[in-house]
Amino acid sequence: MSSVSRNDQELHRIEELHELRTLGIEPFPASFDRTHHAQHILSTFSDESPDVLASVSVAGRIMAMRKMGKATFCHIQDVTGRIQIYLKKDDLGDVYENFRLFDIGDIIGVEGFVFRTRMGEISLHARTLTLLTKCITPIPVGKEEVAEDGTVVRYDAIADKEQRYRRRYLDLIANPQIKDTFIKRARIISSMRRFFDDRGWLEVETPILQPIYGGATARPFVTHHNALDVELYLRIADELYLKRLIVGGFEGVYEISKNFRNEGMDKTHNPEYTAMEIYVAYKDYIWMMEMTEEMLHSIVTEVCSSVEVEYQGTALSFALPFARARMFDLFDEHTGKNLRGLSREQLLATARELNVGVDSTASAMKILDEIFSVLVQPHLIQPTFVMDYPVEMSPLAKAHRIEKGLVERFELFVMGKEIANAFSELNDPLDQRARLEDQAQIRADGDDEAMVVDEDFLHAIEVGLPPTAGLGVGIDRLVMLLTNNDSIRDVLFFPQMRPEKSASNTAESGE
RNA sequence: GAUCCCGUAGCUCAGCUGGUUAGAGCAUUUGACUUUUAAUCAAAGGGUCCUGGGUUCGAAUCCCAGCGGGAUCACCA
Repeated sequence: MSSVSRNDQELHRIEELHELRTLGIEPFPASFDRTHHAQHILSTFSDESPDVLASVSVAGRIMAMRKMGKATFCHIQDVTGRIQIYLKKDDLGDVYENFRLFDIGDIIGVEGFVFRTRMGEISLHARTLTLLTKCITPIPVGKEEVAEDGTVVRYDAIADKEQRYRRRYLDLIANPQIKDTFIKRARIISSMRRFFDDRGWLEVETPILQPIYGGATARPFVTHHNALDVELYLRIADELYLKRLIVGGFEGVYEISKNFRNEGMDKTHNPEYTAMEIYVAYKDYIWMMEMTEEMLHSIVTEVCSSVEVEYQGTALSFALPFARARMFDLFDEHTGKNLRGLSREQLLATARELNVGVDSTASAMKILDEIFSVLVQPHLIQPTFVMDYPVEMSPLAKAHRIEKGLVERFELFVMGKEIANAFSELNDPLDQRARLEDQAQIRADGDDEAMVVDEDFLHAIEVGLPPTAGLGVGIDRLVMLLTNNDSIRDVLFFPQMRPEKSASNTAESGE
């Protein structure tokens, strides 16, 4: 306590806390019997039969208070919204006297009857009032005004993004509308889970701590296990473990969980992020494309109650079927050049010609990738499957059944961003070994994001992976699209932040 | 990692061409008010102007460094 510096408002609230206890009022009781949520009352009240709500109890945080001597109006906020409470000295007696010790931010329970005020607002006339939690720290609450068209205008609400991300609980109190994003996020995930469960696929859990990381090209987080005295990696993908389960005889497995990548942070990247990966035996990437569009169509319909979604001013349609295009056809269309079968040098010259900046030492794969992301990707606004990638870009995908040099892979793009990635999984063990050894060579040549050879994974493939289709979906980006947010930080409760340097000197340290 | 912008009361922000004692609204405290709603009216308290150096008679203001944040770019999903 002694290390905590408190301002006058906090000191005053602590005094009030002591005074409440002196008066025999427990500021932190164990529970409260609540019968109604705010929104429920507002939507069921009728002026014809107010008696239906003649005795209700609500609980919530005091967000606004208007004292008028012997009567007070305040608004409390629960998970569903706000409702006005009317407190009158005549009805409450001593309790009304004690109400002077209550502040904005306190959590209270109120029992009473519902009525409509002279100004027309449905309100709860209190018969009893119970303090449920005393708030010691003033909360950054803006006043709010409901305009005539029903829109809520907030004044002075918490706006500093650092505060909002670091102290999300304050953000949620002051800006309750952001709850909708997180509620929608939960609904998207449960809708996806239901889609898979309904088809008989099994939700599984595979290791996050891995002795060898794989399944993607990325730098890992490294940690140490004391008992075994070994380095372990936080997974960058769960692909290699899920495929082992298909080898073991499961015919459909999926996992929704965090991956960790030790790379930069920006609007679309957080070091830990949520991915869904699914593998289904005896299927190929064409089947997976159909499954993917059906799944997304089903989620969007369920969560957004429409196949159309507005994102940053653009109307996106998830109506079936989604557009499909082969990667090299898109190059034809958007660059006017045929890039099929070109050597690294020819690609480099073409990139220069197209004014796409690439390093002169870049690999053929990197050059293609760069041309694609600069000249093609921005055009893929409506959901579009891009199919048939060059083999070099996809060391875990099966060689194309017809076109040499390509693999059976697709990615789904929406608003120019990649949302999903899928292959017919490579199950030829000799091909797989050769591809991973290529990766090891690229790695030895200095690209520390290239894949590491996982001998046990190769062993599993040698035992026999049936024909299998696999799909990965970036959940955070999907949520961004469906909640109209343009920063990943707004769809994560607690985005990664640099640790606060001053934290050790301030309030949290002692408790 | 690079560049640009920002950091002033619990919250939102003014002040910044250097010049008395750093301001406003909300919040807080005291008083008035029994249907208010950004309640109103009267008064009061509240500041490490991010931190540390420097320039100057004098720095919230100018300069340097650091810390923290935001935006853009590069790598990645």
